[in-house]
Amino acid sequence: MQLDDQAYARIAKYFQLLAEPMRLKILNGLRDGEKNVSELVAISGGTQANVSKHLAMLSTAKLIGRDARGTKAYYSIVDQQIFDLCGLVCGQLAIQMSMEAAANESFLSAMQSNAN
Amino acid sequence: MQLDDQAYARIAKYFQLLAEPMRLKILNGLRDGEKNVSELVAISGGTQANVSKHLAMLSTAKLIGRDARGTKAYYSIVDQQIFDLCGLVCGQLAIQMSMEAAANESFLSAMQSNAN
DNA sequence: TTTCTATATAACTATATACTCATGTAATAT
DNA sequence: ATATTACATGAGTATATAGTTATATAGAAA
Repeated sequence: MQLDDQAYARIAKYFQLLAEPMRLKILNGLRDGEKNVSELVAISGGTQANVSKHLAMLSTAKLIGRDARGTKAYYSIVDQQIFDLCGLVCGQLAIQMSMEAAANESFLSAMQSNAN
Repeated sequence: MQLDDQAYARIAKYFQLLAEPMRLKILNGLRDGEKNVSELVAISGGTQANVSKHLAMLSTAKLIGRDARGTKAYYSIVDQQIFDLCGLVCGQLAIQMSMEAAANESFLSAMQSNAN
């Protein structure tokens, strides 16, 4: 596969969006359906300002959709395939960890029991 | 899937490794087998110092393996599944772009003709 | 209108990191 | 031994970005 610099930049930017624990937490919070900002603040444990910023980033990049209803803003996953990405990474990390230390077996088994 | 903060951090760090155009270029350069640093410098168009640093990062994270032979160091992909990740993202971006502008069709068709 | 609730955003700080330049190190060749 | 080739790495700079604090905006309720 031959890609030009712009394509690499774009792919990198996409991965960058997934390279933040808080954003992953937010995306995971949206796994079972749309939620408003307050709910996501509660789930993530972040501040309202920070969660709003991350939501704006994800929304601008079209990873999530925004639907303002009344005084609330509901966000939702646009494409469920995004969880396939996370799943692949989790699988990779689980393999790494299983090769590293037996002490981390709890994580591995948690991964496996939660496989899609 | 319930994940603790450490798990989110680890997943985020993994994505972070893929969130750099030069590293993606290097990984893509390793797609068809191991290459030494000089070859990767030529392929990527980066400086030797910079490429070496990125290789060190990827190697430390066990995304690539290192094999020193004589005065050269050969790097190779550890798990080909990493290209599945990139493939998913490419697919996502292709969808986005196809919905955006017809002017970008060249990228889309390049993606499709290069599908695994 | 005034107030309250929900969300967005600007200004700022702190930190991370990509890159360059210069240098170190190690294997090989002369 | 000296030189050369291949690679790694430290120092320094510039930039990006995550987070906080404070404030703005907008709908709903009193």
